[in-house]
Amino acid sequence: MFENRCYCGELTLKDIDKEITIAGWVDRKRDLGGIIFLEVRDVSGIIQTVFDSSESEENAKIADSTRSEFVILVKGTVRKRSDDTVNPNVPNGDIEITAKEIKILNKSAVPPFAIDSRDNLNEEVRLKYRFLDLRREEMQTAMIMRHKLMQKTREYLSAHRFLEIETPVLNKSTPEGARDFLVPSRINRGEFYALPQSPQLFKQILMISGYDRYFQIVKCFRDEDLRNDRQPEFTQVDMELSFVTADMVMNIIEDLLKVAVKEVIGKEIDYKFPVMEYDEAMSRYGTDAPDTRFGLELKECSDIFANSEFKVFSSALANGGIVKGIAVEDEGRLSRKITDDYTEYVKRYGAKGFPMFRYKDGNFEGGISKFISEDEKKKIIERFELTNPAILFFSVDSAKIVNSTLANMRLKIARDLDMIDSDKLNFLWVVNFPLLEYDDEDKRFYAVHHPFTSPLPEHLGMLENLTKESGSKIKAQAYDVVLNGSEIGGGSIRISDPELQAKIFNILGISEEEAKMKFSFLLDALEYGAPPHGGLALGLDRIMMLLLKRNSIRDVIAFPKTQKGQCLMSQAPSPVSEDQLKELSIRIRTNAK
RNA sequence: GGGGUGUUAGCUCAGUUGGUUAGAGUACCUGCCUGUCACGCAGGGGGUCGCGAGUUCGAGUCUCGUACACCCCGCCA
Repeated sequence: MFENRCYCGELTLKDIDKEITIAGWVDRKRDLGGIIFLEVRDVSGIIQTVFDSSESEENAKIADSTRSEFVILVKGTVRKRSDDTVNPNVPNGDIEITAKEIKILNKSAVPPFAIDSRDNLNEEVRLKYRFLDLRREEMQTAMIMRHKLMQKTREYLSAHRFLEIETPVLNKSTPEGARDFLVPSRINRGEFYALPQSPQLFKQILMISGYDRYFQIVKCFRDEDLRNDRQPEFTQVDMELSFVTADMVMNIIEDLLKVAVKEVIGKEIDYKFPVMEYDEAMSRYGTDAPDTRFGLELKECSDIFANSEFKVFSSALANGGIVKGIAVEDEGRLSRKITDDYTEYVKRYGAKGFPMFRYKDGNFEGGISKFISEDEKKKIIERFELTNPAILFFSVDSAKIVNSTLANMRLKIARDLDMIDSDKLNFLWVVNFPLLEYDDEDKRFYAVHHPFTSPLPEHLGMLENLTKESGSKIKAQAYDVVLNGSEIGGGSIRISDPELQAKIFNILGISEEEAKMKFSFLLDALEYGAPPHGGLALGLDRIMMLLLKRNSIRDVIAFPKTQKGQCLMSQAPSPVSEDQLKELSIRIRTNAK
């Protein structure tokens, strides 16, 4: 019955007069009385079938009895439509199928929403009926594109001698980094596995084992709060290579991304990814993931306002803060109401305000302009290279708050003023991240990337006699790849020298015993001839989301979770039986705090 | 842990200053219709206004709490 089935969307004028069979879902029914049109949909597309009651009363009756989403099989002949009945709005609107036979394979309940709905559906209802949502074109496109990206990635990496090797999902918990998802062990009472946050240690082990190029398209798990680009389980293209420099890794990944983008959306990336130092990214954009599709760069102004009569600036500067600003040629579009709203808006980033004034023909007006001296004025015009009328916004506070405020406001203003070309794909590398970050509360250093990241060779000497200040200046052989202001991947050259690794643990306040307990197998392995190695992991979901211009990674994942980590379709997570808990020696604490 | 927005028919939404029987489009059901293509026409059914308190003569509308969804801060080496 199904042997000679054709795909609806693949029939063309070339198939005219062929006897064919199609099977799929009733997408739409147009019942004109004596003639009935059924649009039949399968994974490839939609085609119109025709049931003429004067040819077969019986078939017309069956066609009439179908409803939306019924599963049917139609045998018939492909026919060219007459000129006056061609539908130019659909790809195969020049042909149709005259039905000789129709069979209802299955009925459908009335769907809660139309599969071809033009309305923006509430995400809650989409997730509950994900099996129907996935029938929609938007989701189908995403799934097909995602498949292509994975296929192309496998093909490319295999051709470049990478071996796809699986690593365990049931792992050892390591307290550093994100919160682990834990899995209780029945056989080992009271003990737990952790789901991997990434296969980091295992891929390094594989390098030491001599598999000099590894990759894996793999699920990773992090028990942290969700965002539009963060799911508790997500997919990485994980890679590791031996005998490489950072440049070599970056070149391979860059090439892979170009091939993948070409394959998925047919776009040619005809430029070499710019490489930007971390320090430069922070200075010019206030973030380690700059969106370079538009200007509005941040300008350092601390020197200009050091002795300002505007006490908000000068006193903050005296207390170790900084002042940075951005200039927006808004053509008067940023109204008083909007700039007032911004003043409120910046509070979420910890800023106390968003001081501003306007520039026009050599003069400053409004806002804090009356506090600006002639000398400061001159320097500002020079610094921002002001010629056209513009509005200048400033942020004054700790470097962290200033950068975060301006980085976010830069984006918001660009969006509000529609300054971003959404067709652009701006890739770039951000390199030489700090190795360490000092935590004032815990009074210790943390690894910015992870504890196995190698410092820049020329910074190795700085590991001696560390202070809070000198430690923060050490740079790592770490690199992130950024697309349109989103981090889509990151990696580093790892430490392959056990002595250096021991030194880093020491700096991180991880004792020898602690290190042995947490990472003993890696430390052991490092003693047995570890090759120089490094790698990178790409966030597959985020790449898909950006390439397909979707608002959330949920739209490129078949079965995603809500912000509370629930699956509205399967109702996970859910309570388990007392018996199951007992077997695992687990008791649920009530009133746990 | 915190801030914000939303929740009204299956779906997408409107609902004025608190006031009679809560509306629209669409979907659904019935009938008519032989070239439609978001077919059309006629008729019909469909509501725990998220849930729980409170204020009031009277609450979809005001107040408080709560649940869920989404966005953001914290968090995410």
